[in-house]
Amino acid sequence: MTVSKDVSGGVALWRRIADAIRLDIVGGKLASGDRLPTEALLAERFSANRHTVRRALAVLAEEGVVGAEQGRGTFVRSARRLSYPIGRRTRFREGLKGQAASLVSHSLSHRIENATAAVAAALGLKPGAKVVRTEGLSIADGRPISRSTTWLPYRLFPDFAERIARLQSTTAVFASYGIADYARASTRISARHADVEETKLLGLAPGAILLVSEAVDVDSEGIPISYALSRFPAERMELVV
Amino acid sequence: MTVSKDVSGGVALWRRIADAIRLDIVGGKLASGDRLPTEALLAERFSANRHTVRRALAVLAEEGVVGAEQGRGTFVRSARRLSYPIGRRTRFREGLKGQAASLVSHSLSHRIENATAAVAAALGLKPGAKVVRTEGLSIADGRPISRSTTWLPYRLFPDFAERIARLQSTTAVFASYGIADYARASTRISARHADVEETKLLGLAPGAILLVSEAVDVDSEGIPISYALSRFPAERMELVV
DNA sequence: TCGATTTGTCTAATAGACTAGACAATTAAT
DNA sequence: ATTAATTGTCTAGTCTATTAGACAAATCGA
Repeated sequence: MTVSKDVSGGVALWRRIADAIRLDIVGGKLASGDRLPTEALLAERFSANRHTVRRALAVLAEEGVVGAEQGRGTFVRSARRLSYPIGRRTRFREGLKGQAASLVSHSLSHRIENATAAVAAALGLKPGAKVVRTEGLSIADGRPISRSTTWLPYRLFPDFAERIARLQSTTAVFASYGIADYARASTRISARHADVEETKLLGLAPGAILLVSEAVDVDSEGIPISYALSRFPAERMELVV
Repeated sequence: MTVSKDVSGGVALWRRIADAIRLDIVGGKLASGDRLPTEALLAERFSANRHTVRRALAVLAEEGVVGAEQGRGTFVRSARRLSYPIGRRTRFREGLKGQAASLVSHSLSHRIENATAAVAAALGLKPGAKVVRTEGLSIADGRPISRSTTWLPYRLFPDFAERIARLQSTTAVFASYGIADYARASTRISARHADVEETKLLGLAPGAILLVSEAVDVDSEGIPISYALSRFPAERMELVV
């Protein structure tokens, strides 16, 4: 819970204060129901004006992370970050089971396209080969937790799009194609700011941080069956290897 | 290379533009030596003023990512993000071998302290147990790539600090204690903005994004030997599982 | 050499970020 | 009922971010 003023680096002070407080909450230093330090104390701690702190708190209040009560103080409302386990056997829905009461996956759109160099390399295809591309959004307990783009070889899964829209689960669709088991071949993890579309779809404040995972799944014979580019809001999710 | 203006979310437009361009570079869309679009084109693409784009480019120039040449254009100078492989057998120096010509690790400070609840839980100790805490900084080819804090059971490694300062490598120090082999038990990965100290030590623009990894290593019998909290600049490193 | 293209520098105006101070409204303890 | 502590609201001033326009300086090809 420390932040400096001096050189802003293009990130507003109220934003950095909000991030710092949110970090203390999702990181477990402040539990649900806890009272935050008073605005005056926070202002002192961050070497900022009380109004600046109030702006940070207003943002967190809008996110539902804290709630202010006049005369009493400001309290932590929600907390907890979801953990997505990644390993050789990685299954999105299974991995989050028990952490959220509801988990809904939406299929936003899909199309057949020619593989770019990156997609072809990931799937072991020739550049330009036909691939199915689907855009998805997953929501846990009403809060969006991932925005994903998945590419699959068209030759193997010509009507993947229709099936994913019906079955909701990637694992179930693979099973419907006769793929009983599959494994994670590689996962690359990076981080960046959310862009406009992601900001909207994931319900984030502009400039929010995303964890980005690029994953290749292979069938039991080691043949690549999907390449997924998933974006997780860093404030709601963490990845566990 | 798209960014919106409207609601800033507390992140300045020049900063978002710089991030977007840097992403295209470290992500491989722009190769070393490539010429960037002209300032006028970039301004149009980002719906921003040319001066705002210039500010973004100035930041990237200071980072050494691009270089402007009057009358000619602006060119990509460096590119490439380092990949740190994470698995059951994770070794920092080995993992980066071949990706950087030089890799120097500094031991910043160390002290004996009592384990907090989180540290104790990670190391399987009782809260308050004595632990060795060391602060480190790793630099590849002159660019800082990680800032780490490591906790180890004092009982097992009473003079770890002296040895790490001498041997530079964690693996070597463990070997000096008779631990021939060790394995990664778990890695938690999250992301957040850098704080002031990190910004300074890692030579980042304030507000830069960090990949944060919390790792527990265990010896061949499964006993936890170290808990490391490492922060990697997302613009210079990616984690590969 | 000339003209087009591109980066570099300067001035100026507007909107947002941050600070500062004062006071109202609500709560809880005495 | 009084008082202290805390959040809510208002005004105002300073500094930064962003836009806008104009022109200089360097490069490159015709």
